[in-house]
Amino acid sequence: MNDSKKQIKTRFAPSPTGPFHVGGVRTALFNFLFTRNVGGEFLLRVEDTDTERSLKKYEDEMKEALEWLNIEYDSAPVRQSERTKLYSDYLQKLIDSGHAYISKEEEGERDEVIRFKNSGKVVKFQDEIRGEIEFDTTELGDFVIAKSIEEPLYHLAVVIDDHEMGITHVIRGEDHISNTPRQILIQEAIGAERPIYAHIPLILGADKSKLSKRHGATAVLQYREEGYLPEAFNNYLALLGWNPGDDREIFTLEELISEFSLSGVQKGGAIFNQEKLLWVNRQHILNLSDHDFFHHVEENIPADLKKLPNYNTKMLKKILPLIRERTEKITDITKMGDEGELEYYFEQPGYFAKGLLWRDDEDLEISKKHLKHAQETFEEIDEESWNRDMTKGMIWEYATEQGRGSVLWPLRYALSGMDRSPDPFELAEVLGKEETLSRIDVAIDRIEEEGSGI
RNA sequence: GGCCCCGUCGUCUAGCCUGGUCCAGGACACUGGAUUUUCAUUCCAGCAACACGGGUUCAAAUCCCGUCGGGGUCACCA
Repeated sequence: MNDSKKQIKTRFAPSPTGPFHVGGVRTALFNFLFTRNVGGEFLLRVEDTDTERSLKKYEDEMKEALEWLNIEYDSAPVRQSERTKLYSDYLQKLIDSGHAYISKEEEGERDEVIRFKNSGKVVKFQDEIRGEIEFDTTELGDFVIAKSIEEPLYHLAVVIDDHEMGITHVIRGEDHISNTPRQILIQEAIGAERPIYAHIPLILGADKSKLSKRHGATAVLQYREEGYLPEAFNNYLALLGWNPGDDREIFTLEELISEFSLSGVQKGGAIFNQEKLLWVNRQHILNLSDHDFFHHVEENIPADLKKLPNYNTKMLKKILPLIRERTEKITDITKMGDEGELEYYFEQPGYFAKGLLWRDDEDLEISKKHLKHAQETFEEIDEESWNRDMTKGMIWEYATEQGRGSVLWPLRYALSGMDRSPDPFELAEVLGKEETLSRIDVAIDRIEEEGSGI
């Protein structure tokens, strides 16, 4: 009788019968956050009593996903398929004590199963999230708890394991509410203590029904492939059904742990919103240290880019902020590279002269004139004071007079060779004075070679 | 259909327990505008909800009842 000192223990108990999906991790995450917050022990239990459908592949995938997300469990996973002896001992006791019996069946796969002797009472339990819930168990009848003495079924195994493992808090999806009375009945029959229950709301698809395979990209590891950061994914998932009670939305895992509480958990289901996840991901990308972001960039830029003769990490570091500004998912970095938005930092871009023409101008002679002006102006800047503010300051007045688009577009295009890119002053800064002037030169030459007429 | 859970902007939510400060706050998305041309940022503004009906009360998003709606679950799956 030392309940006050009793160690809090929770468990995440998935069944490896399919790809590990979003609903599953969210349950794992809530268990994990709750447990770390109160300083308890978080256990993993693999519910693989259904030998037909359970696959090791799915179990491994699930563990890999938890590892990716830094959801750590405290000891080696318990696998139900390895504890049949335990279950049959309990089963035998249940039969001996008259709480269960071998039942002759007329329908179904076999002619004998083991049923629980249900007294049909009203079961009441307190749910941490929903308050008191009451069920009349009469309608459940004598439900089946094992296919045979060697083959326990879900409800039996759950109750025995939670008891044996010393689980104090059962935090699981709302879809288990109606399983609870059955499990309480078994608990009472084996003399197990009743854990505290907390049924968390479901994650819903766009059609408001329980998220499942048919809703598309629900496999957790797919989000890793798509370029989401684990901390962002956890953050978004935590916000689906939980909130800190104020307006904060961006949290590290550590912050989630210290803020989490079951009292902040929502009752109603929540629709999974890909767009908000993307936004959360971007916020986390913005919060990455330069060192970490650089690491991601280096890992994700296309190999072709690294093969460029002038490729160097010094330049890569310089353009880090420009890349980060355009990154929502880590995979965007690869995409940028593939779409030629990175190459021009490392080599003179190739393009046709007509690209240098501002949309409102009629003639490339105008572009040429502005480029020459820029060239002459920039020439006067010292290497040491070459930066975006300087180049911009030197040409701004001229650009305003002549038409900013007319002056700035050809300049930017000369430096990037692309319809879209950072502004010319950013580009000039990272490219340096020498390269900038050289590219302007090339642009002027190109106009002369191709002729100014369009 | 039985049983159970839930019901605030399109979505995630604050507020509800301890009625008045809420003609309901924040965020995503969307629309419009601004900043230094293009892309991307950033900033500002706008749009938009208490499911409905009764009741209690001086006063209800908040308490009570009912209706409707949505979801979950009803396996020798978990």
